Amino acid sequence: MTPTVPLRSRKAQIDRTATALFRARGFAATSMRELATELGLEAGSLYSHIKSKEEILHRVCFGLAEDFFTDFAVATADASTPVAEKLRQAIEGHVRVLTRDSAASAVFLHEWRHLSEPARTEFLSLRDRYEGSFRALIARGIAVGELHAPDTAFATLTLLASLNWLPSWYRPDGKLTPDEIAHRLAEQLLGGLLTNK
Amino acid sequence: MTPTVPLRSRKAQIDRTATALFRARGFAATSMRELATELGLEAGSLYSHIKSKEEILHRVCFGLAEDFFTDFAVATADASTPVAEKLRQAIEGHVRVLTRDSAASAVFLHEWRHLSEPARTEFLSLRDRYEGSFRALIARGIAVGELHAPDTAFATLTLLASLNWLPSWYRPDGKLTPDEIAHRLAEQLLGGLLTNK
DNA sequence: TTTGTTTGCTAACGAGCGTTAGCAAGTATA
DNA sequence: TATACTTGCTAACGCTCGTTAGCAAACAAA
Repeated sequence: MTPTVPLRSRKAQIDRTATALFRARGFAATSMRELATELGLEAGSLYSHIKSKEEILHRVCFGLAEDFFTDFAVATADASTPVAEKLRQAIEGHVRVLTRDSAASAVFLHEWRHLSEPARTEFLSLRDRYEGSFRALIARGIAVGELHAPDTAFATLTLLASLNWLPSWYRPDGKLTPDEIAHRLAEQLLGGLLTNK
Repeated sequence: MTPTVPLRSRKAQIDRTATALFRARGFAATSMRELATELGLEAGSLYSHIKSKEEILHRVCFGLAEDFFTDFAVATADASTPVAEKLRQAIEGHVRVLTRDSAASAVFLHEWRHLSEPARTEFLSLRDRYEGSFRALIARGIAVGELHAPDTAFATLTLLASLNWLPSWYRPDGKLTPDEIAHRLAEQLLGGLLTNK
């Protein structure tokens, strides 16, 4: 009755379950025995599939970072698109990544601090680069007159802050679909930035 | 040379130092031995002043909750003040609490999950009540035509999200004073909400 | 001078931690 | 049939955790 071929590799199952636990309790407060129990295993058995607890965290954090970069690149690829429209698509892309796996997103946003060096520094520089891409987009939008904001840095910070708050309240079984959320957030946040509104 | 009367009670010193460590490493990843070392003590000595590790977290979280409520009440007390102006003052009050002790604020925002029941539930209901106050203010502003937003709930969430991101980047020795930050944030965030702008 | 409070120490408790070694069964490939 | 990979177990390692008991010095209030 139980399928002999698992739907996902054991390693992927461990990652998923660990991500959910890391989100719910935090990385440090999640024990390998807890994780094993959740999977119906003994603690030691986990190490047939992974090298360490931190390895899981590393994979989640850097995997999601890659997702964010990919979606941003797609959203801003076309040179003929107006900046404001690029920003809208970047916002929607960001929201899409956040909603696709909100547990992993929450871990990405909050648990990276438990990475040890040099991964921690490497992660932070990726995050800075990503934020920089948004800031550059907004700055260019202001330069060409499509957007306006009293302070570019503040505008960028508040924009990303609003987006990144999403995993704290998003529920996959909620009333709004990810696309609707992405659209409303873009509406709300671009609304304060557009020159002609 | 060393003062016989400490500037703060030992208990308050423990709270302050613990708050800084909780912010930097997270509650679960901070050990009592680490905290004791930071204070030049042995681990066991801490227990002459406090009952438990969680007691410190409890004091920080609920102490700050009180601060938020107090400042909000002051900002919205005068019945003759226009709603938009009340909201501006509530925003500035919120920022004032966040900047007054950004370490405690970060703990308040992120470490409350490590409170055990029933404190955890109690804390969450306080937080919900506070968010509800902001939502009610915005809703009233929309009702009387001073504000506009496509979605009240979204407007509230993005507003508070932007504000609560502050402890992540605020540095007391930065270029901007807390008042300047409060003013700019209010400007930026009200800008998207005001009807006539 | 007595009493109580504040402060801090040493030593240890039971428990849980992440991780490893060694073994074994099942499955897939050759 | 032989080989190798996947999967999982038991048992234990050294270590750290939060916390407690018991003692003692310093100091303030009576």
